[in-house]
Amino acid sequence: MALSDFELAVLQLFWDQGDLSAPRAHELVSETRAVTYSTVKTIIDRLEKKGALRRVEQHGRTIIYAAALDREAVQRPLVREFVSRVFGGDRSPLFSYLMDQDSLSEKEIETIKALTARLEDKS
Amino acid sequence: MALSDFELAVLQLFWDQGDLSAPRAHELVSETRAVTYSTVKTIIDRLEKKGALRRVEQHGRTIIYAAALDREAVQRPLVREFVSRVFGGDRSPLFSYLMDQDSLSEKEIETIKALTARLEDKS
DNA sequence: CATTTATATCTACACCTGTAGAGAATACGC
DNA sequence: GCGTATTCTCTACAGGTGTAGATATAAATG
Repeated sequence: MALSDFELAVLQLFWDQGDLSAPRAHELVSETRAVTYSTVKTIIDRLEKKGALRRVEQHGRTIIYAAALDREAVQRPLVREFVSRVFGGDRSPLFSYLMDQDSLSEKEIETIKALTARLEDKS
Repeated sequence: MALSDFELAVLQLFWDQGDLSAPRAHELVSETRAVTYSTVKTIIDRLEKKGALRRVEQHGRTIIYAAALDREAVQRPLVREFVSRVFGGDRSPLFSYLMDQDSLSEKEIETIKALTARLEDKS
């Protein structure tokens, strides 16, 4: 089941911050986006229904949720879909866009060099 | 104005095939997807309304449309949004996914090597 | 205990998207 | 010219998404 933009954003929270209650998630979301508790809770409910979050604890009435899907398991197919959707499957132009004029961070450059080195090895 | 999946797919057609009539676009779309003429025409109309296609010719009743946006101008922001949406802006994991276990084509490997070489030059 | 407050549940709604039918208007074949 | 086929235009609709209010209910507080 596909995740919407907002659903993905909320799921990221759980990956980054660990298990959260809905009120806490709302607090965190509010740092970058002005939405009501209701809205965030709706997203959490939908994520739960889609099997991306699950209830792991309860304190009083307050439910603690946890990510039920691996970050990688979600991200990888998204990359594949994106490449196919936008580039018809050919990654070359994507590499160009990513590496071209864009200012790469040190970290990113390191990653690329390391990965490219491995590429040399294999072939 | 954002383009939907199907809208983008149809726009790609125009980039790849050049100017097209709606019936011809329908023919081409039909090669990979079973949809009626009506559906394709609706998408074309929406693309026109969004300024992504424009009418360039008319033969009898038949209108010829052309892409009104550059491929790059559409793709580049999509890459940016995607990286931000899925990876919070950090391209490193994306590089990993792209280069990791996935079988890269010769062409892709060439592109990467060329781009990496330029990377060395600059720093 | 009674009241306030926090949290959850349920319902709603406008907009976008994929999908397509109905009907109008024109062109084309005979 | 007339009928048939083609193409366009207009309208529709279900499902997903972002958004949030209303209401119920349990917990905390005095």
